Amino acid sequence: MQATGTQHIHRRHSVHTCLSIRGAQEEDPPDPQLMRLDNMLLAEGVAGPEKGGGSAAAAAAAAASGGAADNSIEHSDYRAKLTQIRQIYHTELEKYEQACNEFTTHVMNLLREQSRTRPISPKEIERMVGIIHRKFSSIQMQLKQSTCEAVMILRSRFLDARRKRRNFSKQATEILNEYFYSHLSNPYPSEEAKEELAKKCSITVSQVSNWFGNKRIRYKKNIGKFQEEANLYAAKTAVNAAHAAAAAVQNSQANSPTTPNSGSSGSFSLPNTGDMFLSMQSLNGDSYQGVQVGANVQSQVDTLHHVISQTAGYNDALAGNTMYNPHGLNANGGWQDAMTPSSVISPTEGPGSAHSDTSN
DNA sequence: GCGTATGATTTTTG
DNA sequence: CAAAAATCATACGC
Repeated sequence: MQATGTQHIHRRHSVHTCLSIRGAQEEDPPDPQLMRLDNMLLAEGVAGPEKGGGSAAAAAAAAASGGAADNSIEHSDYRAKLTQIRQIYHTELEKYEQACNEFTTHVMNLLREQSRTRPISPKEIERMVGIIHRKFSSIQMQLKQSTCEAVMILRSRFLDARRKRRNFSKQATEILNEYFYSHLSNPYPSEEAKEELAKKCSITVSQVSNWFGNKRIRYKKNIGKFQEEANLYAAKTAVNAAHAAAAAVQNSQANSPTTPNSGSSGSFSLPNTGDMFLSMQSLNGDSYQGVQVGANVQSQVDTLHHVISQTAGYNDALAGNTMYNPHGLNANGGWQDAMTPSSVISPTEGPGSAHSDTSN
């Protein structure tokens, strides 16, 4: 829009090369701060060249990407605010520069007037100009700083995904859950698998990673909450296998005190029996040292009316409630079994209020 | 409004 | 460095 004059005072460097450090010297010479501010403003598009029609550009940007619509909308909102900030910044900056120039000429005129009656050394004039410019540039610095602050706040308010987060689409969670429960024995998708999932779900790979991280930890935390979900997705992928496994469990329910075979390690969720065998082999063999949940059969019998139920191989002693099982079945973590053996959470939880960190 | 679910970030850990 | 654990901040259903 407004082609700025660009006749600013660039020369001030040569004006005061050797001035004594009196009070506040943190103005020009050592400005890592100023540099950073300038860089940031530039990077953020606040200080750089004017971009097209401001809000119109934002709208165009919103229309450009087809997939993530809401994201773009939020982004456009952000950009609108940024434009606002930039306009204020430019206006103020111009105002300051103008005032600076005016003031300088004013002082110059005064000095010239005085020079008729009194001899005024050019050094003195220079000094005055230097003072004025320093003053104004410190004001500019303040302006830049507050602008930076505003941008930061805006950024954290709009771009920080933790704030305006959206749940994934139902479809995406379906896909993720399907994968999770059909790989319960080892729910760690490879990079390729993650990419595949990300593609299918229209999310990023790191979002997939986040999802699996959250899912694993939360699943392990209390499996009870996820049982029906697990059953649901298990049934979705393989009903037949589930039946077979259920039959096996029922067979073993009568006796077999310590035979953790049955449906261990998500057998119910595998698409076919061949995979099931593979999985079991690897389970017994190497990947999964010592996760046999011996006494688990009991609980299976309890909740068998829901087909196989969990038996995923992890601890089934729900941490919160039944911490000490009469059978002494120690809850050891599933996927990485080396967890602390005495993982029974300490019962001091409610009114204990042991934490009192009122620091800052 | 409140409690829970959930995605993301930060800190801890191996 | 990746995963776990802890934590944060919002979304969502009631």
